[in-house]
Amino acid sequence: MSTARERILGATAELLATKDALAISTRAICERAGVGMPEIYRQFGDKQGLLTAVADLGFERFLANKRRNPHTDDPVADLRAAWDSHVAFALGNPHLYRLMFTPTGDVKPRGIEEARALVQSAVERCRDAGRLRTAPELAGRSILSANVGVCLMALCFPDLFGMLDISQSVRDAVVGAVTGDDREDTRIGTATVLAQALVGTLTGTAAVDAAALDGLVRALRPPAPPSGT
Amino acid sequence: MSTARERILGATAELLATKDALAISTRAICERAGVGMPEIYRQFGDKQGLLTAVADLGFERFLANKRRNPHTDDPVADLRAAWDSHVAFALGNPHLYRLMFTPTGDVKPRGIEEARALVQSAVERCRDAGRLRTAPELAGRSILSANVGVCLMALCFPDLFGMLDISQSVRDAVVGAVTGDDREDTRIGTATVLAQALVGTLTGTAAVDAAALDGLVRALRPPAPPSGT
DNA sequence: CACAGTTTGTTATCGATGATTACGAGAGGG
DNA sequence: CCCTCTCGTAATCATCGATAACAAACTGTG
Repeated sequence: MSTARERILGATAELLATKDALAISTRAICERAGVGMPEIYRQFGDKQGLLTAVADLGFERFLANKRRNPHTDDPVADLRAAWDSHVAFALGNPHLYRLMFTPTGDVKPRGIEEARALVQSAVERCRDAGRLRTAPELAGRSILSANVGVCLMALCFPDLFGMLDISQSVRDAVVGAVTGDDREDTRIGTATVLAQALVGTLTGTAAVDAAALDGLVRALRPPAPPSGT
Repeated sequence: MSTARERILGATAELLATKDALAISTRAICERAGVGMPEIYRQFGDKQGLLTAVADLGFERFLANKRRNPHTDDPVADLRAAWDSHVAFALGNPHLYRLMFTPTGDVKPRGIEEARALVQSAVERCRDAGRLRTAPELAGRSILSANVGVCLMALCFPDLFGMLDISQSVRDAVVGAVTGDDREDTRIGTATVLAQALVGTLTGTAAVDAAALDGLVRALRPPAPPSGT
């Protein structure tokens, strides 16, 4: 038989699969776990403490899942894959996810910091591959914020924000902007504008945007792609 | 003297300025509003009903605030300004914002749909100006999802995700990707890569990415910038 | 004015819930 | 054997959401 603490955590997690966190009564937890009420307060001090413990347990699963994410030779693609696995976890564990990422009270689960660090490390692998244009701290926080936003909107308003193309759209936007690795649409669009300016310059058939040209020259002055700040 | 319903709503809103929505007791509301307990249930049927009414009232303020947003001749800049005003509202009314955008229970405030429609209309003004690359429905939902995500992360984890540059980063990423209106960083970054390839071609000092060149030629085939789908 | 109907306010109460106390059984180590 | 630590039981308290019963005030009509 497992220890009382594990049974309480397990019972709470099982009830979380159906009800919301705040809709679960401590009595239901105790009955399912086969323990008495004081056991909760001996182990966790508080219902809030129990919930944060459950949230941290959820973060363990969440992070273990993310650590299994592939590390291919394309770190930007890995970033997108991590985004998708994040969304899958949220949709698969709605109440647990809300408990983890929108906690009530003032005691926050410490797993969120690890999640942030994990995303940041994935971003740093992009930087090491020369495919990052932003500071890794900012890039990681931006990606995680947008990722959580897409998930929470999908969970709270499934009929209005539940479609998966929203996730893909935001994912490609944020990951693309942070890494400079625009997907085909963006790259071709920008390239078209620039190439038209160049063609116009060479043939003399179109005016050149002087400001754009200035920016281009300025960017070209140090010939190596920007690797520092 | 105002009506009982208004006093209840006002008292709840005042208490929301300090406590969380679920931490407010109906008795405290009644005492502050100067009404008896049954009045809440006569007016709103339920505590949940009262909370959704308060959320809808918050949406009215929120939407009125957004409708006062400027309509300049640059709809993309208007989109960014609307994003910032959204963030300001969230930071100024944290508990109300969480009640509005992460409601508990199954009865959702209907203001969220109006908020989505308002963002979509702002996006459609971008499309009418020829500055949209995505379907307006998807663009509006993407922007709102990311916007809410940034706000909720800033509210739930202020020390980890409270900095304003996250909001700007995600804002420029999503708005830029949706409209194709990249800010200087993105544009210069992409232009640098392309110009380096062109310089390399002209001087013969660097290899040319054949695939990128193919895409460029394909994009240039119809000389006018894509204005339709 | 008298009367009926509606709304509003008061009091009391019920069931559920979070939290706590007191107490005891059992295990393991000195 | 005794001590301590963990776990389980039962009883209890305060609070909260919700409701019932009833009184007071207001409103419109004849």
